[in-house]
Amino acid sequence: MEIPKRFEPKEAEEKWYRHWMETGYFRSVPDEREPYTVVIPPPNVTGVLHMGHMLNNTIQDVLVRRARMQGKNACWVPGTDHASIATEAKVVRLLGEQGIKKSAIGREEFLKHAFAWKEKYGGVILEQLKKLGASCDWERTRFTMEPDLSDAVIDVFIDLHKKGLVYRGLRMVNWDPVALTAVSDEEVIHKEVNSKLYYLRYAVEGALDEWVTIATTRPETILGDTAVAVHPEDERYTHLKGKRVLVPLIGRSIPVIFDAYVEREFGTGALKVTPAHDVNDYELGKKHQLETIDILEPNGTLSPAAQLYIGEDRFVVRKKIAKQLEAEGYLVKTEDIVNKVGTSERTDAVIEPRLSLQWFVKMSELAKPALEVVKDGRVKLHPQKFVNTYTYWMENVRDWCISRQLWWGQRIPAWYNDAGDAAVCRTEAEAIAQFKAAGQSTNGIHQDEDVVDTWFSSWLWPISVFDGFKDPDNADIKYYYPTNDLVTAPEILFFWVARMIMAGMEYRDEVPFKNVYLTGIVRDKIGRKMSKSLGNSPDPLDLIAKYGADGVRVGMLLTSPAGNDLPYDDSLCEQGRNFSNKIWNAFRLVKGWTVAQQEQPAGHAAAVAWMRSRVDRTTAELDGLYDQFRISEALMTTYKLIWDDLCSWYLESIKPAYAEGASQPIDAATYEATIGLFEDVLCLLHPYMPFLTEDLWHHLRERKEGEDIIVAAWPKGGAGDAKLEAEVQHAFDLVSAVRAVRNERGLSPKEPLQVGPSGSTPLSAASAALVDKLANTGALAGSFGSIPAGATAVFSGATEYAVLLPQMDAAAEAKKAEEELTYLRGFLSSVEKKLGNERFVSGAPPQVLENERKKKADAEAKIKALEERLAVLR
RNA sequence: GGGCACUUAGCUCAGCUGGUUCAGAGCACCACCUUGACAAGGUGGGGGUCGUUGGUUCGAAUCCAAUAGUGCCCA
Repeated sequence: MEIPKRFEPKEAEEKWYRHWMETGYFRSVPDEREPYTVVIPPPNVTGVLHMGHMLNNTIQDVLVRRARMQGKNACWVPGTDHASIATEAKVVRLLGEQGIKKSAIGREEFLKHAFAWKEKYGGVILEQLKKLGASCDWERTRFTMEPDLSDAVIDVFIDLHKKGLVYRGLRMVNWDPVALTAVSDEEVIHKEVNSKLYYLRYAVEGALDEWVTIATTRPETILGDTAVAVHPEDERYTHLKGKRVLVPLIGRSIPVIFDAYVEREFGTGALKVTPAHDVNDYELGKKHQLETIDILEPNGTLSPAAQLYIGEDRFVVRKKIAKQLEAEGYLVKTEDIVNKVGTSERTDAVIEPRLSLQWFVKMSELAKPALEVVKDGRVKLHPQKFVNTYTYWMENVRDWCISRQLWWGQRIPAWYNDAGDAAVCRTEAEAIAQFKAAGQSTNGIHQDEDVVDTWFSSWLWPISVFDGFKDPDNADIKYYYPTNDLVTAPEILFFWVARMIMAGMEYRDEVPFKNVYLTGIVRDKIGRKMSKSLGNSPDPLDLIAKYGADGVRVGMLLTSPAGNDLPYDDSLCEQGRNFSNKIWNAFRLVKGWTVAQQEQPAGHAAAVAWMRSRVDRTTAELDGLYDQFRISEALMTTYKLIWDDLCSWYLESIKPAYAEGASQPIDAATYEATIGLFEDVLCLLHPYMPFLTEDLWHHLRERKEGEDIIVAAWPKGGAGDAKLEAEVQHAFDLVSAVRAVRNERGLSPKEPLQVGPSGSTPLSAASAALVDKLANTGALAGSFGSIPAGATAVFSGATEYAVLLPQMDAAAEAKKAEEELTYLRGFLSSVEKKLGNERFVSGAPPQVLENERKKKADAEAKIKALEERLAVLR
């Protein structure tokens, strides 16, 4: 035999992936079969494969491969998204290294660079997925910035605008005064800094020497104040109802407003309100209809609206104004404090909250059906616990700001004239027509400089990958939509999943998928998220090289039930690799047998029937687990079926004896059955370990073209044969008991022991043969009638067996028997107590009662046997 | 500050509507075994009063309440 001792994954991976691709097994086109569709959560086009992708895509591949084996038309659509912020940042950095500035080359030139960059690096992550074994239909690869998908984005924008669901409004953004752009919340780094809290007093209008003192860390912003707010139940300030106060230095009269938002304990309990420069103040301002005075220019200097210090930087002004306030008697005191200040990830500039005009999607109407379908189960979340979070979010949904001050992305289809009117349409010509029709100016027409949020493309993904916007009745979308399952991370349940449901309901009047499987986050051993900056993330490709793709796939899934984080450790992959090796060696064993036309021994027939029953029943169990998306448990069930049932029990039961330097032949019936059983378990395993199983599938038998495991039929589950399983299990339990006797007494497995029942019930011939083989018991005696001297007693179930020992320590035996007896008597008394309880007997269901009686009878029988035994031993 | 989860063996988890799956699984651990598929292995074994305290019940890991701790979301 030239089969290597260990499975070598590398060759098999290359060989079979190529074979699958060449044969076109991943390709899907609509036909008469039931479709099974999954769209990939498009990874960032600039990204490289990380552990999160590994987990996520392994799960998808498991689902897709199983569906394919079930005879469904499985279609897994791959692709990438353009990740506007991340990609633009990368391209800007790359150009910067060449001394090129984005602003210097202009939009069109910049986009050329960006697309060139995407062409060069954009395919990396998809190539990496192939190494993992992902069975995507690669011919369907899509990209959110490709023309068709971009058209869909623009069409949807225009359509929603027509419906009144897209509007332009003011919004507080994180403004970077150095980069002159808004940045997203994720790009703001909050740093702790030492700063001062200034206590400033505002004169009450119309009163003599009456003041209200507020505390602020940003004294320059008083120039934009439009109110002072206090808590309505704060007794210190109730007398100010209806009063106004004067802003120091500029003397503007502003109202005192009362709002429970104010924290009475902070500072003085009185709060200055600057709606233009603070998010919370902005909300307060809206609520109380306050004026909004924007005192800052985009570059961070003060604007004419500030009245003072115009043109000077805000930090310079802060120092100057503090001095002036002190000089003029408005500064009560200062305090040193530590507070958090937002800074730009890219320029390190202090972020200024700033109001600006942005495009929004109105969410309330879109959210309603999207909430409904999750509540009524048309879309199921796995695990279900996320329904709560989802519901909460959808019931408190806020409008979605989709403007991004970037170039990489779909440019907002809005044109403005010199009067600031807006026209939303595809082209400038249409805009001119619209302005004319509305009697508006057509001078100075220019398109919005911003692009839409990347999520505004990805929320259309399940529809746009099938060209459902361009051609709403095409064969693909009709066949594949709604898709079946979506696998993604809970972090983007709202950003992405909820919005896809909204888009699906709005544009197809149908959910985009029926199930959402939410994975956990891959963490390191000490619970930290894996990240590049921490350097705690292994390179997935290194892992694949080290443990094999199959090993890594199994490792990723072993301890990751849906929704639970995965504390990753290399030992998981090691376990996966060990498992592939175990199967490989089981195969080596079977392959090494010689077959002879001889009668099938009774023990073999029983073992075959037992294993058949185990496979059938486990298959049914697995189907149930898959239906519930309990992927991790399904894997563990498969693992145990193979390692325990197949390898440890079944193969050991039928393994031919070794004699005179050679293995004895095995009977043809057992051999054939074994190959069949092996094939079935390989099928069950294939979704997790595609390469190993395909390889073994072809080693196991000669296959014709097209006979590949990837398209083999998923085994049919069955109820199994409970009676037979119980009988064989009884024999196996006896085997374990005899082995334990050997272990305890240090007896070699090579030394035969004589074993037999002490009572009158003999083992069946088949069971006796199995026990004999697995426990090396020599010929099983029919029955001893009782436990002979020189023997010890073991139980399988409630049946007692005698094991004849070569040497016997009667005292030790007696001690053991006594311990057992003490335990059993305690057990019996607890059962009797239960049965003696009138309320239990009348209240418990008959089955429970019956069971308790059986426990009692069994215990009594065992006690009787032990007592007799003790009498002999003494 | 508001909301939602979670707490079971050293680690990661299962345990559905209270009683035969009721205290489980995998890994780790311990002992023995260089046995002819596999030491990346085999056989056997130890280990948890199910966070705590009350309550409901004939009976609670399971239902209820309080409490402590952990995590997530929103502000």
